[in-house]
Amino acid sequence: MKVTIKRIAEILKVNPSTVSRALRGKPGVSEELRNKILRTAEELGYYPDTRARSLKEGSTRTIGILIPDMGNPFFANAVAAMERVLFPMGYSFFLCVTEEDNEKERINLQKLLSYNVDGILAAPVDRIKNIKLYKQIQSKGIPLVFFDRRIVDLKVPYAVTDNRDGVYKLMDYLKKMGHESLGIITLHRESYTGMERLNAAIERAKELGMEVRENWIKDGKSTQRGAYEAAKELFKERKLPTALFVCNNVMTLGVMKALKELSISVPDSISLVTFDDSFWNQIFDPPVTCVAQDPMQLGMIAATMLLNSIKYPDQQEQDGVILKTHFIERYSVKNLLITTNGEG
Amino acid sequence: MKVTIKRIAEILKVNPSTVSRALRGKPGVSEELRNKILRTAEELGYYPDTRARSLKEGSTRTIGILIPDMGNPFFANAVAAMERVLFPMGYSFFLCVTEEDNEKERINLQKLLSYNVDGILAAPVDRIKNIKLYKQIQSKGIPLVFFDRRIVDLKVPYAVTDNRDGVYKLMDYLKKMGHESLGIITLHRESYTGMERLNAAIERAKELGMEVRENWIKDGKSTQRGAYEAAKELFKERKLPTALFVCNNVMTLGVMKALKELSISVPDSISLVTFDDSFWNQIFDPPVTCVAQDPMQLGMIAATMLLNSIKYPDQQEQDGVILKTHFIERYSVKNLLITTNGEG
DNA sequence: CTGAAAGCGCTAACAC
DNA sequence: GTGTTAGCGCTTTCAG
Repeated sequence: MKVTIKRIAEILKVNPSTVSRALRGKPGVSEELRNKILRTAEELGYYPDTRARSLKEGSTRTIGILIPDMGNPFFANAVAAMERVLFPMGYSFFLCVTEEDNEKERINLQKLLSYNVDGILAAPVDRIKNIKLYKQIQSKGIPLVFFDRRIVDLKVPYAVTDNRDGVYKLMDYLKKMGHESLGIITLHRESYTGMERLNAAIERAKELGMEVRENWIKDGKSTQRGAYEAAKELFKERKLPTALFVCNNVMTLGVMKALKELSISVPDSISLVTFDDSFWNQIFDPPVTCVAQDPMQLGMIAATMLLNSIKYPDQQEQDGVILKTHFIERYSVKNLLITTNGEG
Repeated sequence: MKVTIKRIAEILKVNPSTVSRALRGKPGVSEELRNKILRTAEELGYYPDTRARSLKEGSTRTIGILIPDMGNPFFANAVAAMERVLFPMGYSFFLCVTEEDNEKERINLQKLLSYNVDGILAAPVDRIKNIKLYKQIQSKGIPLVFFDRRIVDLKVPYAVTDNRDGVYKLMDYLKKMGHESLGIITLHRESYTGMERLNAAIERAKELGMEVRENWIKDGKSTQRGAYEAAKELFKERKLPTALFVCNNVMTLGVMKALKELSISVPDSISLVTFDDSFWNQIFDPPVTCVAQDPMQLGMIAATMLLNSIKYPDQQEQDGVILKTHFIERYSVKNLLITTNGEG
C-alpha cells in the first residue's frame, strides 16, 4: 500500500490539504499538528509523488540530455559537467543515447516530450532527419540547447567548438612542417561535426596546396572500431600521404592500434594530428599533436544556457557560444623540411 | 496551450475516452473516427502525458541508475550497456552521479523514490551511511540491483566482479616474478571495491611472504588526480617496494603521469600491475599487466536482472552474480629472478 | 487554523 | 461504438 498524503490524513484524522501544507512548510498549520504530521510521514516513509505534484504545478524539474555515444569520454565528460550544473539546481535528468541512429533519436525525443521535461540538451544526429521534431519541440516552447553539434537551419541556442578554426590550426601546422599530402579518417559523415571538420580540412589543405586524394579519405564512423578498419583500408593504398588527420579522440585509438599492428611508426613513416585531446594522447608513444576541445566547459556552458532559458522563457536571444580550440604541439609530426639528409 | 486528449475531443466533438481508446489502439472505435482522431493528434503535435498515464496505471517505465563517477570509462561503459538492454524494452532512465558523496547519494535516491521509478540500478557509495534508505527502497518493493559494489548486509541481488580472485592473480604473479615487496595505490577507502581489493592484496601479499609497509599504501581516492598525488607521495619514501599495485583504471593514468614526471622507468625501476584494463593499458609504454573486468557485461547482466525482478516481483531469489576477472600479462613487471646479472 | 472541492491529463469500468 | 463517471496523488483556492 502506497504512502500518500491522503493516507497520512486518514491516520491523523485531518484533511489532506492540511497534510500538504504541513509537509511543504506552508503557513497555516499549528506547530503541534505540523510536527505530528512530519513525524508520521517520516515513520511511514512518505515521499511526495512528483508526477501528481507536477501535474498540478507544471514543472517536472527534469531535463533530457541526448548524446550519440556514452563510450566516448568527450560526451561522458560533457554530461558529467552538465550534471554538476543541474544537480545543485534541483534538476534530475534522463540520459538518451542515439548511437548516431535517427530512429533512436526520434523515439527518445518523443519520450522526453511525453515525460514533460523542462528542457532538453541535445547533440543531434544530423541536420536533416529529425528537424521537424526539433522544430516541434521549439514551437511547444520547450527550452532546447544544442551542444557539440547543431542544426544550422534552426534558430536554437547552442554551444559548439569552432571546428573550422581547430582544423585550420592543424592544417597550417602540417604545411609549416613541410607536408604536401594528407589523409583523413572522418567522423560519421552526416553529423554536424563530421561535415565541418571534413570540409574545413579539405578546403584548407587545397588552399595550402596540399594534395588530398579521394581514396585517402576513409570513413571512421566516429568510433574506435570504425577508425581501426578505416586505417587498415587506408594503408592498403599503394601511394600514401605523409600526414594523417584523425577527426576525433576515440578514433585515434583505433588508428593507433592499426598502426601498431602494421608496424608503421609515427612520425617516421607517417605523421599524425588529431581533433580532441584525451589523456591518452599525451601517453602515446609518441605523444600526439592535436587541437583540444574542453568537453567539461562545453557541457557547463550548455547546461547554464538551458537553465537560463528555463528561467526566462521569453528571452528570445537565441544566441550561440563558439569555443576556440587549443593547439597542442607534441611529437607525432615529422618536420620534413629539416630531415632531407637525415639518418633514416 | 497544451495539446491534451480533452482538447482533441472538444475539437472533434467526441468524448475524451474515445480519443484515448483510438490513440491507444484499443477496440471499440470505428475505423473512420479512429483515423480522424489520429490525424488531428498528429497535426496538433499531441504527445501523451506519461505523468498522468502512469498515475493511473502505476508503472512509469522509468528506472534510476546511480553511479559514483561519469568520468570513469568503467562506469560510462556499464551505463552504455544498461542502456542497450533497457531501451529496447521501452525504459528510460534517470542518471544519478554520487561522486562518492553520501549526501548526494541520499538526495538522488529520494528523488528516484519521488519519481516513482520502476526500479533502481545502484553502485552504492559505501556500506554504512545510506543503508536505511536502501532498506526502505527494498521494503517498498521497488526492484533494486547492485552492480560493481554491494552492501553485504542487505539481501539485494547484485552483479559484481570477483575482486578477491582478481587481486590474488596479480599477487601470485608478482611473487612468481620474484617480487618481495609491494606498494598499493588504493581506491576510496570506504567503498566496497576499495575494501575488497585492499584487504585482498594485503592478505595475499602477507601469505606469500611479501612485505607491505604501512607507508607504501597511499590513498588514491579512486581518481586520476588522487592517484597522481598519492604516487608522488609514495616516491618520496626513502625505501621503495619493487612492485606497485594500482587499484583501478583511471588511477593508473595518474600514476603513469607521476612516473613520467619523476622519470621513473617501468619496469626497470618499479614494476606495475593494475586492476581493470582500459584501452590505454595496452598503449602505454610499456603495456601494463593487469586483471580485466568487463563493464559492459556487468552492466548488461545487472540491467537484465533488474528487468527480471520488475517482471516477476515476487520471485524472492535475491541471487548474486560474481564475474571472474581475466589476467592479461604484458610488459610492466620485471622478472627479478633472471635479471640479477643483467646489464642494468 | 483547518476543511471542502476542484482539477492537472489520463484510463477503465460501466452505461447505453 | 460512444458517452459518463470516478479516481490516480497532489495543490490551491475558497469557505468557515
